[in-house]
Amino acid sequence: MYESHQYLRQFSIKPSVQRSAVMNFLLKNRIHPTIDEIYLALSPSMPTLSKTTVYNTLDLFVERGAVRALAIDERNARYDVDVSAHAHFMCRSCGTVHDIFGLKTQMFQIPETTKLNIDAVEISYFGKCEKCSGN
Amino acid sequence: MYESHQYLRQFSIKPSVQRSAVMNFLLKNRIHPTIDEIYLALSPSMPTLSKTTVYNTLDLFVERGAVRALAIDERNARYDVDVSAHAHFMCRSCGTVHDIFGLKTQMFQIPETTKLNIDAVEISYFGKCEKCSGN
DNA sequence: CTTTGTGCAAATTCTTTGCACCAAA
DNA sequence: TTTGGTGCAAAGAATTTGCACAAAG
Repeated sequence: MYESHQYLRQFSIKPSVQRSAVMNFLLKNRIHPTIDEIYLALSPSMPTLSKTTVYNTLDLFVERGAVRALAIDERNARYDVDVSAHAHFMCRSCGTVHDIFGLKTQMFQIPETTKLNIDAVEISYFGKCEKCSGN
Repeated sequence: MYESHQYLRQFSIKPSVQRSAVMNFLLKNRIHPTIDEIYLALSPSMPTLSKTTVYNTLDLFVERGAVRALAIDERNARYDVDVSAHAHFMCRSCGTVHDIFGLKTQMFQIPETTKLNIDAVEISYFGKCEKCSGN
């Protein structure tokens, strides 16, 4: 938990009990969780935690560049503490999101366009994960 | 309008007045519209059209492979009649979605993973479009 | 004190569902 | 007729907003 506290400072985020708990969860559970998953995971040990705080916290983390909001899941926003260049895969059946590392770095380069001011790239794959491939 | 009618048959979609109108709109307006944009564009000339029908119609189009649902916009589903391999850009300021053609075909290849059964790739860029770059 | 963060409840927005009516074969 | 399509109204899910209270400096 202390690590999360320190980790937040790197991004000029004032650590509160709630913020540290959320960051700690993200660092320890690299599952690209939704707001609800974070809330459900933390609320047993923090009964007064509100979902609004989870929303506020993640908005702040994204704004400060501490986490990345993923556009892969139409239903809910998902968040990734790993802000390095990598891709994602979402299973159409169970909805889990996996990391895809090891793609060529060129794939994350920004294409030359005169008209657009691109600041981020997202590469997403869809299909069935190993567990769900039988279905 | 007659073209849209014929176009739908290619995908084994029975053309109705509503379906042809939606497909016609998609073919003539390559703006990756949301359900609401389609509904608002068509309802003046089809006053009895319901948004449910627009939802049903696009679900069917996606199911039959006639259009692609984009995950680029967290807020609303957006649809693209161009199902060929190309990327998209979304402006963070005005929300418009642009096509990005001309990327290397390798970028749309499916990475080799033993565990995942990938059937689709989506490459998305984010930033500010030309109009909004001043803001 | 004063500022910033938290949390409840209500409001909004997007999408889905249930069901009755309409249309085409 | 019978099947499939449409459209209304209500329900549901995710997110945002307004505001009062709590916490930290």
